[in-house]
Amino acid sequence: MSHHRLSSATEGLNAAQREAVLALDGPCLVLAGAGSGKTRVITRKIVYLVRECGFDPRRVLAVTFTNKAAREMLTRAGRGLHAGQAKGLTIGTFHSLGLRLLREEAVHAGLKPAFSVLDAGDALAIVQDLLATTERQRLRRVQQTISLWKNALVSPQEALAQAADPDALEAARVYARYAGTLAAYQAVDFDDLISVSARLLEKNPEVRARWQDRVHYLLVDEYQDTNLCQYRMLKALTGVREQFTAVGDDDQAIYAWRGATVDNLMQLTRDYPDLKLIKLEQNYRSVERILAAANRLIGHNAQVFGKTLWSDLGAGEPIAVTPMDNEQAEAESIAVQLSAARFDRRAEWRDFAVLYRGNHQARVLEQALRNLQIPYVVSGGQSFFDRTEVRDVLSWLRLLANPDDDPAFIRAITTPRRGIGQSTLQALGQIAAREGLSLCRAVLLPEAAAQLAPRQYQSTLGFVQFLADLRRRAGVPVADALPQAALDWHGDAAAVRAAQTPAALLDELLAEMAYEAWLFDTLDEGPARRRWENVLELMAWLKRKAVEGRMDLLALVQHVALVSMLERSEDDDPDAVRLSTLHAAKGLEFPHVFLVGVEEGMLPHRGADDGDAEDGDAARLRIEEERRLMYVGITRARRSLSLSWCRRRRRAREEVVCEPSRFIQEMGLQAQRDACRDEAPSGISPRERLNRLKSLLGGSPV
DNA sequence: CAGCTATTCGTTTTT
DNA sequence: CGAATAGCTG
Repeated sequence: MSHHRLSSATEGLNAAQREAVLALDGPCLVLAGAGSGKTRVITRKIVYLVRECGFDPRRVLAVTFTNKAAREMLTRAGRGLHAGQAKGLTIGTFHSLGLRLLREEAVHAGLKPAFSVLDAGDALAIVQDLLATTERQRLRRVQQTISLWKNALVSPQEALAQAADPDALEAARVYARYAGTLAAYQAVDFDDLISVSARLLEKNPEVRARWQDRVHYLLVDEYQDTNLCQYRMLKALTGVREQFTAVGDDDQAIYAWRGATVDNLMQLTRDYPDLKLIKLEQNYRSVERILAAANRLIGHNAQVFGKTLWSDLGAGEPIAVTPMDNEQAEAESIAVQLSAARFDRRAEWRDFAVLYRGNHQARVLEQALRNLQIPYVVSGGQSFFDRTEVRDVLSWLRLLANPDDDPAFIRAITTPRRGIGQSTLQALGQIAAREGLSLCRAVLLPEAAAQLAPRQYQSTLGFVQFLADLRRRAGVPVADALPQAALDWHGDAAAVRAAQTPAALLDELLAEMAYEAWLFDTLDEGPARRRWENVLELMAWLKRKAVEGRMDLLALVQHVALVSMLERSEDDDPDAVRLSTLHAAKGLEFPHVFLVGVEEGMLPHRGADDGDAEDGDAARLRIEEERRLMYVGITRARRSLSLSWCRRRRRAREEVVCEPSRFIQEMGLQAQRDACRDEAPSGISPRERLNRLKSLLGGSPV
């Protein structure tokens, strides 16, 4: 399989795949079962459009849900194109597309171009503030409600109008004030990236025309996971041209909780009567036993578009279903099985994945794998850019780009501590509120000098001036910068040297932060070092980006706001076992998969089947989503699949007795309650067992 | 104001 | 059991 160049974009495709690639005259929906080659169809279609149909690569847009998917798509499409063509392609996530649109059209959305993007933590803090509570349940509910409203394109006014119960009314009120707060900060949150873009495209013909001209062909991946405003955005982008291909699988819809609706699949058939519907049913991934189990499982869901997956990869070995005593034993057993299987199957670590429902389940597994010195990578945890230390540094950068970003201001001025605390910020907040200004601007008012304690005032002013100075030297346009008064402090000696290199400015910023010293001061040696490493990694990444993109500091900072949450730090694919949530595993495949915690209450997650006293319909839908999640999990496996469940598990404080998941039965498998096949002889620890195994094979003990 | 200790809580799933 | 938070003390 070397770099043999495709003679045609449809080379080696099956009939359905080829049909999907060639379908060009009008909208096209590809229902692609798990492992049926949907990425292949999309990438080949991109190649086909550019190479054989003469599309300008810059006018071909492909949208995915994750950056990983976007990267892979770009790589694979790139293989069939010249470097120059591939470079022109626009392939990205919904969120990055929305951000890009908003940056360019900011003024039409009532935003300044340097608006900030709030991270989830900042957004939560605002809601917390507005609600004046720390009750997590209520906070989460309200935030979730607001998010769903945004994703359904419901405005605060509409939400207020249709609020039926007191809870909804409260949420709607918070929603309205929340929106106001964001506007004052010149900031948007995650959901806004898409919802504001969608509204803008629908409302503003000029903007719409501009972007429709940039999208002559649109491809959408994981279409079953789109929500209303994503759909509307796509619809606005394709316009009357109606040239698009949507690829999806209703059986893999697992984001209903985020506002996604499989109904979008049906909606497509209603909105586009000419829609060409193509089913991909041959699976190229899994052996027949695994596929049979998957088919049987998903057969318990109400089917929208019936599909029957088949493969010709042979029967394969039986699916193992193993009861365990508790999650500890489960993790240890899996670690041992991994070591054994690596020898037995002459496989690499990267051939294995351990999948689970919730992030917290990774902990025990990590420990067990570390004990046996098995290399692993965890995916689906919190991203690099969500780490405290990274957010700390980024808050300074955000503030550099947007002085009105109050959350960034608060974080930056209090981290590291510089003598500013609650009371100072409160006083400053009052001035800011009275004058209708951001905190940063309020500092420069005479009232601030009068009302703040001298010490605090000096410290605050110094901070603001440092940033103003840096901003000026970074070449930020005056219109966006602070009033001239802020600049007089440093005189103009440094001003002459226009736009210093971003790298130098970044170093200066980090030095001024004195972050390293603060880390080692505040924390123990170990954690401090880890965090500092991350900061250095971030800086290296920033500098690399600056050079690659030939950006000045402001451009860089704005770019960071874009990528920060969307682009993940690059793992260079080490040979390691993959630990992943089921959600994060979608789109991936592994020769050998372990699926752990297959219990009632875990895999159909508890709360999925009853909730409160609501009618059974909502509950049924939630169970169906859990079933699809299970389906996604087992269809990741190519050759072997091993399920395990715990008889008891410690939940919160106490240990609870667990039942095997109903899904095991539904797949036509047996969930033996008693110890079964291949258990370790009693009295022998997993480690001891591994050592015996290794000595048998001539390895060294651990 | 800042850091420490004691006390709560308790998590789906992600951009 | 572990982490995040509130309250207390220097």
